[in-house]
Amino acid sequence: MSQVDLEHAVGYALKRAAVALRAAMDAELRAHGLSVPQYACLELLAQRPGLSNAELARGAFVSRQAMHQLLSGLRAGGLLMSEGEGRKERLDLTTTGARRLAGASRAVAGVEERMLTSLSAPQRQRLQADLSTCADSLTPSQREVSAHRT
Amino acid sequence: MSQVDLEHAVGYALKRAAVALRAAMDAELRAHGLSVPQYACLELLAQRPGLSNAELARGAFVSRQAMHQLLSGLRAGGLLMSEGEGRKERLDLTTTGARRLAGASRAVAGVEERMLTSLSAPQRQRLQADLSTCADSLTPSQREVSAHRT
DNA sequence: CCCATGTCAGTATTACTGACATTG
DNA sequence: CCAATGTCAGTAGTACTGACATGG
Repeated sequence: MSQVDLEHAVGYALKRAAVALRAAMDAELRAHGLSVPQYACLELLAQRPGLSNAELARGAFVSRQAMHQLLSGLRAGGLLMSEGEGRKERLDLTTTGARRLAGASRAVAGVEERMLTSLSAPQRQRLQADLSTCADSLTPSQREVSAHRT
Repeated sequence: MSQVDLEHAVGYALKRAAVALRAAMDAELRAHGLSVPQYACLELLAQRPGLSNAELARGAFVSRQAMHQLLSGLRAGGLLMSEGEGRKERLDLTTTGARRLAGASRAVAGVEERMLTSLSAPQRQRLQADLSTCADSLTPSQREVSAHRT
């Protein structure tokens, strides 16, 4: 009857993998005192310095309001500091923030490695490419955070 | 500095795809009066009749408590009916439930198709396999809902 | 003028943890 | 006896919607 066979549905496999990854990251990051969204935010900021609140929000897949209060938490925790107000606010990791991120980042890399153990380098690259393709196919108006040179 | 390059991180691509899929399904299912978790529950039940609350919970990646109240909602909505009490409760879709699921399932199939447009059949199968492998690698104690014949 | 943004509330939904009784 | 389950609360954290002011 059903149009979807869970056993072979890519969507279901995607969900399974995403949930497993999330759980694994959650466990690892807890040891570093970070939640997954917090980590995502810091990582984004470290790799693309100068991102605004709204851009971070898009990059972390949350609303800008959510990112707003997420940032508040990070600021309160001394991991992040901001210069300037409102629109021209400049966000930067503090020294402690950078250090925390470094550890967290290693942990996350470990998780990803664990996730991909059974896959060869070419397979991994292929998987990454296919996933990106899938995401793009579902988002006509592709918002590319990276397409923001400088 | 960072151990992870977002541009090439499989984890990030996975997240992107999962979020996009979720959003697309959400939009489609809304038209059918179902939330994604509700759809998942119905689909699971239709494909694997006789699943218990706890099994459905695992299959839909939520706690059994969450599934519990999800089921309440579906029952209240007349999509689901149960025979027996407590442990030996038997869950079954009502006629309306089955009809709703049929439509929803078609819609979801459409979304999955859209997601995979750029991929050939072998590529899709490969993607499904790789994702499953990833999920398994992260879950040592693999809980297979399907590995529960009757 | 308009669109995107920063920001403040308030609301809500959802799931989770804890606690028990039960059952196989 | 033990592990898994159904079930009842209560809690919590997170994100969303709405509303504005601002800025480019």
